[in-house]
Amino acid sequence: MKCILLSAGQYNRKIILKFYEPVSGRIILVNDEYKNRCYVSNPEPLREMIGVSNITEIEVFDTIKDKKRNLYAVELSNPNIMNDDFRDSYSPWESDIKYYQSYLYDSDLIVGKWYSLDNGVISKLDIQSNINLENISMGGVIDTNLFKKQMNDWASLLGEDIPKIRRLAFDIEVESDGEKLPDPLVGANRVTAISFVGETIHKVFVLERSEVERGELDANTEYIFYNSEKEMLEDAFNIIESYPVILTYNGDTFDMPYLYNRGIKLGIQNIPFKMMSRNATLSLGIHIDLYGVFSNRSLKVYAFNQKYTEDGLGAVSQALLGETKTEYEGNLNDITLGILGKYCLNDSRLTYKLTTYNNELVMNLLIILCRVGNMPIDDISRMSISNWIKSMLHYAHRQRRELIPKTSDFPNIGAGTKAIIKDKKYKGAIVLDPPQGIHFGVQVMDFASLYPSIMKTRNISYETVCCPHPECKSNKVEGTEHWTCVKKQGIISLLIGSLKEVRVNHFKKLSKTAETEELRTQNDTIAQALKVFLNASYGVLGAEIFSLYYIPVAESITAVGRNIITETAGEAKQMGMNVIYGDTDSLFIKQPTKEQVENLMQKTTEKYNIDLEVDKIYRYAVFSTRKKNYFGIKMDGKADIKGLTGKKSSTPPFLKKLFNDIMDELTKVMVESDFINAKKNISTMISGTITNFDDIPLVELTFKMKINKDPNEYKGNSQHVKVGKQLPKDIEKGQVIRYIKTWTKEKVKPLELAERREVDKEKYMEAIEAVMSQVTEPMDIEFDSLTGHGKQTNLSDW
DNA sequence: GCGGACTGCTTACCT
DNA sequence: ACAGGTAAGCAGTCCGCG
Repeated sequence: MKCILLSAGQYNRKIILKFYEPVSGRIILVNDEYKNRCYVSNPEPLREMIGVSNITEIEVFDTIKDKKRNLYAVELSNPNIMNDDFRDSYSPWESDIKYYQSYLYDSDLIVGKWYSLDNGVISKLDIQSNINLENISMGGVIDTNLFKKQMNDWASLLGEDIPKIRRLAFDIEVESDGEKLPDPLVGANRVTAISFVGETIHKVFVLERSEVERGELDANTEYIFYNSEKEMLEDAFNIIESYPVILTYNGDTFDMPYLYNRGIKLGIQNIPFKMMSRNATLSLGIHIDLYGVFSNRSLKVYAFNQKYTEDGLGAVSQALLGETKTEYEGNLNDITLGILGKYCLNDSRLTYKLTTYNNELVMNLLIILCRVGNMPIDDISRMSISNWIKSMLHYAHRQRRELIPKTSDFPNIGAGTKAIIKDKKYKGAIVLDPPQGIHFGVQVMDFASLYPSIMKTRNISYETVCCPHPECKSNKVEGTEHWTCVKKQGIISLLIGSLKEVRVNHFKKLSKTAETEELRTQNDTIAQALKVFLNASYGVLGAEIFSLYYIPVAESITAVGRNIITETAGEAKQMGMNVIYGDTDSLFIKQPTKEQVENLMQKTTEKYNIDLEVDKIYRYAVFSTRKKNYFGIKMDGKADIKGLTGKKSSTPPFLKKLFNDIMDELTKVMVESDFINAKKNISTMISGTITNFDDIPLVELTFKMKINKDPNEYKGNSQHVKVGKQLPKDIEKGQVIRYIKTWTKEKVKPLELAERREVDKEKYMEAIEAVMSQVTEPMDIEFDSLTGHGKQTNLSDW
């Protein structure tokens, strides 16, 4: 039977594997025995310890020292003894690897991969993918055979089919006593509705309550009314249990534990959940809480392109599906059953749809991430990128029969570079100073995946930077005191380098050339998933929370990056090119010839084995004197706006609108003389907004700002926190504060509490000035030369 | 007492 | 709960000012 491995877990000190069988659409469980272990250098204090079942001296390969050494493998009959105290006292290796993850690595099982399953016996299905390696540069790679094998392994694994997984979204509504959300760990109140949406199911159970009327029923909603809450939940549990994968939005913290505790309270026998410390999990199926997926920082940025700023079901659905949560008037307790059911069902529908849109992007993405990180899908959906990368590296070390290093194994070298920003650990990237003004014909050249490419070509990894070999010491990392290994292929260099190459040379290509639309989308999803790993691979190495972090590695990567961009800018200038700006991995060049561009690309490829590409061409670009602050009009007429205040999420809507109108006007500019007319129109727009300011509705004047910390952690006296304190409900981390600037003594008021007459017009005029000046000031300079008029310094002159 | 220069805190952005 | 670099607004402090 062909099955895909989706999850692994533990129960009663046994391994439980969860396979998905697509023909029946069911989960197949496989149990196995496995003993946890860790390694120590001194076994004596552990000899008599309870929970330790066996200690054996064994030879391990220490990849940091690059030699074999003897350690003691400590087998644990009780994995619970491996707590912080144990770690502090005995400094064990491999003690922070989860029981079931360790099992997966040792058994050579990969989550997301297909297996053949017969009577509980798992056997591999070898699916080999062909990848054309010819055009992939091996420059700088130490072990080319290993590198090629790794690329083929990735391509084969990631190229495997992804089945459509049968799944069910559910959502519950609960009676509430007032403002507080009922405690899911108690389950004191009645469940009033529970809805289900899957491919072939679309209905809502509603509890009849004497005090609430049915009211009008929605024609498109299938209602089933219950008089008994117990019967309603029993039926609901049967449905939930019949699905392999369950989707919720915030089910981890609410729906799942609530249903578990309510089920216990009502004396229901067959509850399909197991209670862990704070949350409930499914006994048989797999629960994916989409809140975890959509609030994951890496996915938000690289997979969903920052399309939403708040992570609730409503905001995410609005941004990705263009659909809103059903609105209702009044209190959830008072609305008719008809409206309650419709509302409840809509939430399940949106939850389900968030996994189906764009050819099942989200489900496919999750499975691909499982494959790369070799991590159960339920963990992938709940954990952050540093855990995914950690798991990927742990598995690779186990495959190579290497001891997984601890950070204390790394040479004790502090940071050798000084950060520009206070409190940062080491020096980062370079940003060039742009010249103010309008520049026609700007080509933006950039190094694709610069940092992963540096890892690949300079053999950067935690066991290769400052390696123990004397003969490597001369292979210096420019701008640092560090060196990199010339003898042994580094594991980060290998894994990230090969991922980068298969992404660019295999999956990106297939995303354009594959035969069917479905295949093209799938390959595009793979490329997106890999991007998530590549983009974070450098960052985690400099983050203390990452178990394999090592500052010299992170610092070497940025040092090489600075060197490459500086040298390339110098080279370009030498070739007669006009480099006007650059940031980290890019160079903005004004009116280069085709020949110059090609020469520069060729030179950098030869010199660094990293490709420099023309990313985009601006018809014209406008720079203020500020870094990370410009806009460009691309050849297709689309505006590319970077860092300008008019684009920021905190800027009030009326001002964003004015800003966008101005940008629209500027996209019409084809040649320099068009600016005269554009300037006139822009002046009219700005003065129009100022003149009609008093007519702008209050909501359009809203500033928005996010509470990024726990409210009691604030040191300073921030305005948005002050606004939050005026609100009736306590503010919480992640909440977005909407406020109006007023002339009252508080200076700011929540949108809900402010009145139109309290608006501080002065402040808003300042805001208009601040946003507009970023566009108008740099253009004035050119206008002066265009029209011969004097310098214009402020908005009123416009 | 008032305002400018400055620092620190905070958010949002860029790569 | 991946990095550092940059811009901007606001709160608060210091200092000069007859």
